[in-house]
Amino acid sequence: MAPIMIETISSPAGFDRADFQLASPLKDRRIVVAMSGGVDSSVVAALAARSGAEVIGVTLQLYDHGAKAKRVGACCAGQDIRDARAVADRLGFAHHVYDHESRFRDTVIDQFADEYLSGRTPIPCVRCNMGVKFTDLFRLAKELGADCLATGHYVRRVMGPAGAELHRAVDPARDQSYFLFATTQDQLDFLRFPLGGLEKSVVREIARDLGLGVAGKPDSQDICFVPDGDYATLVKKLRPEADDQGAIVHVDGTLLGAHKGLIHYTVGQRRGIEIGGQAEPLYVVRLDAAKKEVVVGPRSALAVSGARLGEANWLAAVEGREVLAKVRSMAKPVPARVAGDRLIFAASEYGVAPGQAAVLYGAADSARVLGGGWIEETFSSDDL
RNA sequence: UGGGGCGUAGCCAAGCGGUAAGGCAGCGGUUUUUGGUACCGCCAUGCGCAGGUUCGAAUCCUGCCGCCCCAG
Repeated sequence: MAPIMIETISSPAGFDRADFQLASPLKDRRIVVAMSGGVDSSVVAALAARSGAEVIGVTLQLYDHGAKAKRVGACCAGQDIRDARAVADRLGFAHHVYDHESRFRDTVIDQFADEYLSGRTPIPCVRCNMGVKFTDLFRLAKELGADCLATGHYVRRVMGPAGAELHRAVDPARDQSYFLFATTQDQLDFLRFPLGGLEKSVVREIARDLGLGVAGKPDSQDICFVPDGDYATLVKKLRPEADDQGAIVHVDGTLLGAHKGLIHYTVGQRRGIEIGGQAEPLYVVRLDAAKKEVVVGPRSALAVSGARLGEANWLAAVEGREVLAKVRSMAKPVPARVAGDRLIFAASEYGVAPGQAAVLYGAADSARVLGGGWIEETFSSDDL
């Protein structure tokens, strides 16, 4: 199929709102686009091509499920790579594929398994963004002489008085800032997120208008490297000991039953404990990896007043400041303040799981991402 | 084998003559680029078993079985 002339296509509203924030003239600029093979990054590539800049599409092959890769909603393997290539061919720009399977396995999958082994609840997507995408791909883009690296993340890069700031996407249902808290200032300076100002529906509309084959592709969801959503089986394969059975103990000390392996539980979880006859639901309050115990209790036992953060990344000064903190991807940000490596919630927070991220937003400007850290441990008001 | 109590879904449990509440667990769905949460829906033609009384019984009566408690 011959490359199409994007300029001749009537523009959906989104075209004009996308901006690569590059110095003119754009024809002298080179944009590397991270292409997963999905709708979003394909549209980013189309927007980049339309900007007049030179575009190079890059796809990293992260894993290979072989025949099983037919699963919809995945990315970065098999059919997805072919989809990305097709978009590049249709729009007429170069496209490179790099094999990063071993890097992905080391920095994302193995780490994912180790976290479960230690009783934590990992977020592989953040590790992937931090390592494979914003370190490896970042370096590749620079080696290719790019002026910026553009991705399909739904988040905004806003120029503030002190430089580039990270902000939430305008489409609240699509915002991915939680997964990007670890983006460093250095990375942010070079990155571009042209979809952050668009609604998802507009992005699909653009893809349709351009006749991109991926226009109707389902959104990705679940963990990309877990083909059927059964992450426990994968962890079991990598770390057999993570599947060891153990005791389910009530916070009051009562032995309630046996569990089927720590990997099946996470703090705040209600379903799957399989203990009935209670007056009120039981939740997982704590995982004790050393004893291989799952500690459960009523919802009130989940209340925590703060968390210690590790590997923090700050894009703004936060010490002592009032902030809004999000401790789960789908949670509503709640008032909190930072004291050293501690995050103190204004009101008790429930279901805060070590291994998850605490992402901080401005109290005044709640769209701005201040940074965040990994939740290492939580504490109740008694510990303060 | 004297007395008393109890047997309702996997668990807890209401009902005490008018045609099986509720909770927990489980299952399904919705939401979701992590795991969870939350929300919605489903879940006993049958109340230990067998008879009887009644228009009608989980509810009353009789017998049997099984638990528990106190007396042994």
